[in-house]
Amino acid sequence: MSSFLPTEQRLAITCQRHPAFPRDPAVLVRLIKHIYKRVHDDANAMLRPYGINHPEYNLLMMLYGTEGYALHATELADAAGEKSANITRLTNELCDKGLIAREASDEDRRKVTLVLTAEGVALIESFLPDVCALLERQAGDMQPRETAQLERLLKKFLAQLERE
Amino acid sequence: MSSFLPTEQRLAITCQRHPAFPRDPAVLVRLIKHIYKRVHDDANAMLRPYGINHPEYNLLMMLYGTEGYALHATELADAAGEKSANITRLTNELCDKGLIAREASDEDRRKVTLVLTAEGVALIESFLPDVCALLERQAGDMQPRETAQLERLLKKFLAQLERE
DNA sequence: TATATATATTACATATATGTACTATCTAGG
DNA sequence: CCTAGATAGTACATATATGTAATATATATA
Repeated sequence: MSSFLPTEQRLAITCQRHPAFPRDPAVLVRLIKHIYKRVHDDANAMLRPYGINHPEYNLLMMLYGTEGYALHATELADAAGEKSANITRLTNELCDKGLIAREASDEDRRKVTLVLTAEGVALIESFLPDVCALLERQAGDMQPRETAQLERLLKKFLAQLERE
Repeated sequence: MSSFLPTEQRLAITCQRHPAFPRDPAVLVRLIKHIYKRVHDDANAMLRPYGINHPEYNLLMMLYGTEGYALHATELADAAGEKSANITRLTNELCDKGLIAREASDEDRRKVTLVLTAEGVALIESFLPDVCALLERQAGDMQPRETAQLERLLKKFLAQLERE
């Protein structure tokens, strides 16, 4: 049985008490929250043996997914969905671990270029099999059609949120 | 244009570099993360004038959605999707603000009952119109059929995650 | 050139979240 | 009863995230 049932029941009572309460959007927001927490926790547990956490993993993978393994700090913040103040702290840690390096930018001397080191690439390639296994386990027996539909609907929902 | 495009492009490059990388589950997980951050930030901004933040709001609403406005700490943690260590801190703050009260439980003296005060209920009913407006804005022009389908697919996804 | 405005990054204070260990209480089996 | 093991809640240390302000550089315009 899903952990979500109690939450859903409480939203139903809320609707009784306050009939204007829009049940469906509220359920979606709650589901997103539950799913996010679970995904986040699972990823952290899987990554711990490799000495990094979920946000650090996200940064590494955004660099790994870029030609040249390099991004400016602001680009990295946008790509990973982190606030820029967070990027400084996280990239400091990754530098200390020797996984990325900071380089001054020639084109615009305000900018800092963050680039994966050889050790960074090697670490990523060492944990990728575990990451793939986790992602496949998380998708479980969702059918490709369902996955595609879920992706489409989530994109539409995100577009709504950003429309404001 | 969506903020998600750069992320999606980087996942595509990752798939080129590591063909076993399961693109679709990865996209879903990223979308969830982006949506969650946005929802969380919007809710915090809306709630600030009322002197509470998103997690505190969640706790208050779980109590509001329960007969008798009361739950034990563990029930509240499950309903709100918070770790139990967090519940102590958050409920301390809500007690300090006079919005909830702690009561010893007769049935099991290990348990603590958390119950909304009259001020707590009054605060909830004062911000509910703003909450409803925000939720409706977030759902935007999603059709009821799409919303229902998204709910169904998210529930299936959550069930997968919890199946392990 | 000089000045105003915008952008990129960071430092630091503060806010928020989690893990671990501890206390008190309960339950079950001898 | 009594003890062993389970459960509820919390305190405290630590980890993680954010807001604000400060610094340096770039760009536009008079």
